[in-house]
Amino acid sequence: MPHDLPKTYEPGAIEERWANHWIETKLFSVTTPEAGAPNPKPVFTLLLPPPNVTGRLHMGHMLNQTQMDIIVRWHRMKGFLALWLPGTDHAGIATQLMVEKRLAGEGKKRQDLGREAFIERVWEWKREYGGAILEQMKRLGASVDWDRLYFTMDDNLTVAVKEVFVRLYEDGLIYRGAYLVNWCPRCGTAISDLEVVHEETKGKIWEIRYPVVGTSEFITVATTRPETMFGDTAVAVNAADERYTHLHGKSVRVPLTGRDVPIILDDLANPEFGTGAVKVTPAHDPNDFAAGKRHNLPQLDVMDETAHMNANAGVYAGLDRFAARKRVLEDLAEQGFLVSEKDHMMSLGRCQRCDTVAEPRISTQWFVKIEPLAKPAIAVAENGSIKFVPEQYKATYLQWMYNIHDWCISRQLWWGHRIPAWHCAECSGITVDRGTPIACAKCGSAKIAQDPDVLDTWFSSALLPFTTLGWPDPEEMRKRGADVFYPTSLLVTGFDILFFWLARMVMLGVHFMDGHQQDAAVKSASGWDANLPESKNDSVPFRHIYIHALVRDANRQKMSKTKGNVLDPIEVIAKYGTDATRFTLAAMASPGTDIAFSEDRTDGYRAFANKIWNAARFLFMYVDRAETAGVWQLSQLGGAALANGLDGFIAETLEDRWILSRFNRVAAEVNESLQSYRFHEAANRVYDFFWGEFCDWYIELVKPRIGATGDMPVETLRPALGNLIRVFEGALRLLHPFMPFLTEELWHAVYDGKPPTFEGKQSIAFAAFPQKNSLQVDLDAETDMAVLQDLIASLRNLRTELKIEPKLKVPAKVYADDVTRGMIAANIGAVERLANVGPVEFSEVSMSNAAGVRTTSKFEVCVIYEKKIDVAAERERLTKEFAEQEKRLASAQKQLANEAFLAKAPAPVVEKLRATESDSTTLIEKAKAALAQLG
RNA sequence: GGGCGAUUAGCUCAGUUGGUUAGAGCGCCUGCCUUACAAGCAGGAUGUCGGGGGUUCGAGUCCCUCAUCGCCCACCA
Repeated sequence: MPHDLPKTYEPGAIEERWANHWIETKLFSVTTPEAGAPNPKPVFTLLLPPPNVTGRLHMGHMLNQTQMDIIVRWHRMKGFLALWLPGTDHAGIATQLMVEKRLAGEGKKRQDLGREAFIERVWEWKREYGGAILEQMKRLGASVDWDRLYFTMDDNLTVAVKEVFVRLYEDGLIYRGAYLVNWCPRCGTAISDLEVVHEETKGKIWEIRYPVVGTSEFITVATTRPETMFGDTAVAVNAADERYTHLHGKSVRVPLTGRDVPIILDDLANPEFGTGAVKVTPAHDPNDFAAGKRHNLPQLDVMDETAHMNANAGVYAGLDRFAARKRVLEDLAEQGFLVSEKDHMMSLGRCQRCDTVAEPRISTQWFVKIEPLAKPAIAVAENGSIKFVPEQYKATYLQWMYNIHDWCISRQLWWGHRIPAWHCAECSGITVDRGTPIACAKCGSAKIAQDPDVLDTWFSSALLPFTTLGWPDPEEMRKRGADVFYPTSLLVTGFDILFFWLARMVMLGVHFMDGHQQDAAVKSASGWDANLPESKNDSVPFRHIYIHALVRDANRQKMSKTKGNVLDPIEVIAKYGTDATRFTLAAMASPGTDIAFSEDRTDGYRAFANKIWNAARFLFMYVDRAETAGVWQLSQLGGAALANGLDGFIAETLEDRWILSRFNRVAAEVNESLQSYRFHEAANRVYDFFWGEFCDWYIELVKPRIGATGDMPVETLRPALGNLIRVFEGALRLLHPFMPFLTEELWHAVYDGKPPTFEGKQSIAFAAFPQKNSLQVDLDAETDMAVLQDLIASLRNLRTELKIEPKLKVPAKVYADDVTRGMIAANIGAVERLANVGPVEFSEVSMSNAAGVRTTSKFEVCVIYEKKIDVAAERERLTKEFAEQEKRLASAQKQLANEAFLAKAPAPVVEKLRATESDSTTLIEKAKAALAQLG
């Protein structure tokens, strides 16, 4: 069947067609294998970090998913049972915020709707945006198992969350109490330490004097938050501070309040700072809270949950905290208490989600006691049971884990997993229950009501590696293959959620999967050798962690909505195609450094896609001709069943041996690079191979043999066309993880729509990923080919330099030793054609009739042209060459004369240097001789 | 205050365990619409690898130091 491809590659329709086809045919759905089966397939498990259902995917998601998809597809092609679990996250606070904003547009608050109706609105939102996100993922080509799609509020995940909560509570690892927590007055909820973003901010610091009771003295304190003075319950000075010794035991009167509070001695007061005296406000500052505990001070809360002053602030009640600050300062100044106002740099904590200044606030919350969970999570990192790539993140992780604090997990939100605890109206007892209790566990009263709070979103996300595999239900775990798929093989994520998510997954995974053993046969088949440190412990949620950097804009700026530099991946895809966009991200993703995403690069990779397309067009043109002539059939190709090297490739000529060798070596390099998550390296290798070697050289060299140069009839094709197709097909397989759509399309075309079937599936996604076959590596061919390329390049360079008309074929002379000459002679047709020279005479090169000369250590070559050699220019070139070689020679000789070098340097290095020495010597002699000839 | 990272061509960046002539893409210059591809082909120019010191036979690569920039963590009024 004739192939009829358009001249330029148009990705849009093709990508959409394959994306739909993959989903409709459930291509990437994974059937759970039987645990305990003999000779199982190796398994690769990957959990998709669930995108929030708050909006659209951004470039970071695309990077994340591209890298995961490359790794998953690569494993799948290597014969792994590759399970990629997709899902979305309910993202409690973020989603609630979005829906509240939408409600605000209707002039409503969530309280106007009530809890139930509000939650229904959020579900509507989720259906709308969650779906959009999944559509976007499909366009990226993510080869996930859509049959296993999860949402973090699914019933079974809710059951698991309750189970975890109850168990932790019963083990004393969850407690409830009144503590000073971070509070967002806009969101109306407690937030964890991590959800407060600290920022250096220009602020002010004020000095205020407090009268000492019973004296005429004052103590001056400094504060950045004068409005909290209504909550002052002491003033602290340092015991060692002699300025205040005479005031020990006395009290001060808090201005504007008339309240007297004690002067206490505490290290909170640093004699070096300011006046050495500090006001103590236990209900509004973490340090003061601790000091208050030490001294049994009352906690006087002066604000409500919206950060407006409450009755404790007297006449200021009802004012917003910042308005109150202004008034307080005015009044202090008026009454003579304000001593000074100065600029002050300080770090201000804001709510991660809504940017409101967070308020430390005393409230009753639920906490996870973290230390007992952290210990084993530290151990698995230290002993290598989880491996970090890049490795430096291990230190970051550990440093955080060593200093970890208890985790506030309750949120005063409506959207999220409800806390499974009930409060008794009669005895105030707490009943924590997996189900829905009808009576208080303490007193039996029926007057119980469920805790109104929901759990931090990260609490449920932290469980995903095992809850998505059916935990805690044994039957579900069997069905979903927890025994074979846990631990997951890899986690791919950005460092920004290292602590939010990754650290907590490790803690809870290790805790709840303690004692879990992966199916031994699967584990070993998957390459988790008992000797590998990362296969020590099967309770870990993942064995490898690959941390990628941020995607920034082309100017290295963080993409943000406010800056307006956010790139929508879908728009980029519409412009350049998914494959080109994916390739850009892969090629720029070197571990550890941020990616400055530049559309120029994407444009370049779009050109690459077009190059591949046109190579296919070229091949198919001759395939069609051959088929029409009846001299060759695509069906002769057979299936690409062989993973090692190129099956059926018949190496007849130097270029055959060369490309076959290069293919195998490139395959090895790509595999190695992917093995260590060096995506950019792998992508560049494939790119260079396809364009720089296959297209630029192999196709050009092979043209005469398929009748593309007019000097050979199509009937004499012989194996050349088959070889061409085989390399191309192999290259498609190498490229597939990076450019899934284009390669799928062309792969089917290579097989004329009747591709081989693997495991019942007709897709390149299940064809074998090329592996090196050492028997097909031919270093002699690579060396010879390099000489030939060098010779052709020299001639081309001469032609350009001499400004020889492009179409004019000029005579040339080549001089080389017998072996090299033989090799060149055997391939002289290629030289003549690709450099447009001829006839070529093999004889000594002389300056007398040459128009230009090039010399390497392997050959000398010149062209004969009407213009005689430009003596002055040639002398200059030779002199420069001479000097350069002298320099090289001198350096080589110096090294070689150094006995320490000879004794210590490895043999290949010394040999290489000896070769340099001899090359340079030859070149110097030749340059000398040439200069002599020039006179 | 602790910790981490960066500094390589005009721009954006590669350069795994030290190996002697430091690469790519884009941009730039020259010439080609050569029947796969002008989203292409051929040729070309461009770097005291941030400064200084050290280790080594050998340093872009390892160590120290300085400078500049960035990030993370941390309760200093």
